[in-house]
Amino acid sequence: MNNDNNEFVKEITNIDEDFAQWYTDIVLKAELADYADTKGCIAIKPYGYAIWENIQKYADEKFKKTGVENVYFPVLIPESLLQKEKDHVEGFAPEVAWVTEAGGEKLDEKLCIRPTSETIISTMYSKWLKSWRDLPFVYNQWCNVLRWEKETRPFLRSREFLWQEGHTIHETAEEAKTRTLQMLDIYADIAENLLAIPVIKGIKTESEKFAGAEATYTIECMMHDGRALQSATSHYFGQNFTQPFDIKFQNREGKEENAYQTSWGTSTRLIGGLIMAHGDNRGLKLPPRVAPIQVVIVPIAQHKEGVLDKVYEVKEKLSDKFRVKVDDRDKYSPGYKFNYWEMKGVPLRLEIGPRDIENGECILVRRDTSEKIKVKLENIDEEIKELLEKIHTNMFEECSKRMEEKTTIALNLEEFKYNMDSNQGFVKAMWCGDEECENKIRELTGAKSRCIPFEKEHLSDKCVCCGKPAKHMVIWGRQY
RNA sequence: CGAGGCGUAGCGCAGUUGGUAGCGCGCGUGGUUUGGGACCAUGAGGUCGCAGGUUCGAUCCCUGUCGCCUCGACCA
Repeated sequence: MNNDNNEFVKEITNIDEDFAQWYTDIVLKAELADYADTKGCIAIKPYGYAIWENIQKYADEKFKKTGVENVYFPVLIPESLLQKEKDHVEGFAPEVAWVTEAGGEKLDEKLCIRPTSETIISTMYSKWLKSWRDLPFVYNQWCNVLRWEKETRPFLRSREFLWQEGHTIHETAEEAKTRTLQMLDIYADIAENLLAIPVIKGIKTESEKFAGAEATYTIECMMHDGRALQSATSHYFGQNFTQPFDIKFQNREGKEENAYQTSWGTSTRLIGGLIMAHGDNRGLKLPPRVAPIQVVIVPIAQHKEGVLDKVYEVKEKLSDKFRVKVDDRDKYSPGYKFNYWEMKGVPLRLEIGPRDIENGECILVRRDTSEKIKVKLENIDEEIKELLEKIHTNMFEECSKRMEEKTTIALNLEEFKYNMDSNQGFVKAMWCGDEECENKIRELTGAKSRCIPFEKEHLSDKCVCCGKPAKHMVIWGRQY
């Protein structure tokens, strides 16, 4: 009836003792992914991929509502294209993989396996763009990219990963900037309303911005252990690529002009974020809107007359409105199944046994609070709908609370270091704008600048590091 | 890239002072069970990481090699 692989074991590492090991345990035991024989790469299993499909579906709909169209560009990029934008090459060169041989012959020009597609897409845009009337191009592709990372972790940093990359060109800088921020808002929407993870929106400092960008905007999330995860980015390029790539159009005055460009992306890293933001010692904990299975029905004494009939009847009734699964495997006891589905993070469990059938009721159990609720069978749709909403809200609030508790203010370096070491979260501090101070802070505390948040705060007049006049309030943190 | 550790069944491990291997979990089959990880019976599964060397004989000793893990260094 199904091909679930039941290799999961009772023990997973305690989340507060060794978070990194806990994370790996969850990935494997919740059957999201497995290590592949290709070093640094993972095989995504059906349950993990189903989460990605839900993210894709939600994001894709939001994108398209703003006029985005999907496209596809080659996975191989000729070396000459990559060289065209200087900062871009320098940024990516160390982690690019090359194809140098094919069809049994050495290639005249080596081909890079895309680490991102700005260059190949820009080249095509320059062919396609003639007039201001053609603009804007608002294209996106769902694809894989390859970056030769040295240290890899499933979903968070693997050599090959799945993502979407949007690439747009516009008639005016203003319009491009608006698009950049519009997409950032969508990412924040995905994180908060689909994944139940609160975000901080902001702009990256000079040293942290994307290779070749004029401005990089980010949404930053906080994980269970207080570390930051950059969950999506949106870049404004100005004309940095449209000049070297010759993306020109005739403007309304009949003059040639370079277009203004953006790109924005998010990846399967979001699945890593989901795991690390919500999980606990019993396993994964999925927010209802993204959960591949929202309600799992566990029959009790399923061999007894009428139990499975009732279970299938209830499933039928619920299937129109929710993603429901019946676990009718006869080789496992109910207790085993409870633990199994908790490991997989299913938000609601529905138990039905002979006793319940007699009374016309069932038991609902919340994954987030473990609360058990007795419900009349005739009311379950309403009840489940309400509970799923409550679970989403509760999970979001728990993350918000953690982020609040683990965010501190520092007015000098001693405070900064102390807060970082003791609290392990975000530190808010004023900054002069000098990269030297960023480096010094990083060396001393291990924290990098996450972003200059849109929500401005004035903590003091002086840079936390050098004491010179401060330009920005920056959120700092250790990162994944 | 530097230091240390580990490679024996799908997973976790034992073992052979050198005579080609065993335990637990998991898996298959039959049956009894079923409200928080059930039990009995019975099976299947291994070129002991790879390549050389020593030896009558190597999973074990020696050399090399590859892979993985931990800690540093580096880092979109």
